[in-house]
Amino acid sequence: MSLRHALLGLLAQGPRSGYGLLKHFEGSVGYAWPALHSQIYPELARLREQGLIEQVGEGPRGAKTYELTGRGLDEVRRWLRTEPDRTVRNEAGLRIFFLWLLPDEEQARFLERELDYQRGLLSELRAIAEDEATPHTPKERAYRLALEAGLRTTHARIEWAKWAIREVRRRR
Amino acid sequence: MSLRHALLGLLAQGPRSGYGLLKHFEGSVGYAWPALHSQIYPELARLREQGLIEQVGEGPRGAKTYELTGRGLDEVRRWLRTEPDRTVRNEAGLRIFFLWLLPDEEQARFLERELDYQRGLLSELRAIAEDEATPHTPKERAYRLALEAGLRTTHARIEWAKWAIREVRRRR
DNA sequence: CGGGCCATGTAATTTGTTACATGATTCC
DNA sequence: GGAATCATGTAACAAATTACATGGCCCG
Repeated sequence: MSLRHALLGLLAQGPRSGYGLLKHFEGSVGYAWPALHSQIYPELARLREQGLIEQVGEGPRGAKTYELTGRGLDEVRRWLRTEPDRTVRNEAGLRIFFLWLLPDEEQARFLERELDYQRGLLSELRAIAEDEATPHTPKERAYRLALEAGLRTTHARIEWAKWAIREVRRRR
Repeated sequence: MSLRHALLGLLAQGPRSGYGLLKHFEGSVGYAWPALHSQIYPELARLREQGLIEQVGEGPRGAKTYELTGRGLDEVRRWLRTEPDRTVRNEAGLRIFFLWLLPDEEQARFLERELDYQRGLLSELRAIAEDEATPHTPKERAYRLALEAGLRTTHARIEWAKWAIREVRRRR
């Protein structure tokens, strides 16, 4: 049910097309909850049937602009007050448990790829942080909180990877 | 394909029953990749059909003990050398983007629940860390690396939550 | 006028969750 | 004897990915 609420939450900022929402999944919210167009479009159709969003216009190329309804806004708020699902899935993290099945040199290379990836991610996040000025509205502040969460956990993973590489190279 | 390889990876440590594997998903590897018995048992049956594992015995209450085959070990190693899927899904993280839809006081309470949760998780991880002595074998070292990753990212999330609460309470 | 991106959809498949279902052993 | 936990499975449903499919607009 997260995709559904993510769409409603994004529409709470103002009317948008399905494609516009898709772009938000590639940028901001996609870091926490990725989604593809093949999942977004059918979900929007369902939300519309259920009266949580409404089509308020049509742009070029058949673009449909959706707007949140009152019931839609109530529904996001209700969701925000429920207990989050804390499930985490991290494939790279899973692989660490089995690293011992590879020779030391390959373990170190695995960890270096991890380090590279996280450094790249940190650059991306920093670029976003530079774009966004100091928050003035509640919405901007919330986005700043989300961004800061990404910056800090990515930083922690970078420091971990550096430590892990030393740990693996130490005894060879 | 991650569940499949997680099962193979766990069986690389030695023979185990489906139930024994399930317990590993509730503890250690489950922090990175959770799985329930309803997914594990059918997957074990498939791995057996494909000759990646073999049933080597039967314990009390119809418990089936499985062992990794040579082909099974090759398959985990092959998988470990492929690029990990970096997809992350974090429902609590997603909600941060939409926090502005709640009044400040509720935002702060949301963040405090997040802080409590992460503190609880840190305690669990620390308890595991105390149980496990300094690593001597490659397997123990890999587990230590995985645990350290959990400890560091959880710590980062705790510090983030404390900062975020101050941030939200500051301007009220 | 061609390439890239805007824009929307559906279908097939895989993966994961929830619910249903059963029975044995062990410990108190 | 009863509760907790061991132990295995299937079925129904929901969510997510991959693949199939189509066409419009804009810029150079």
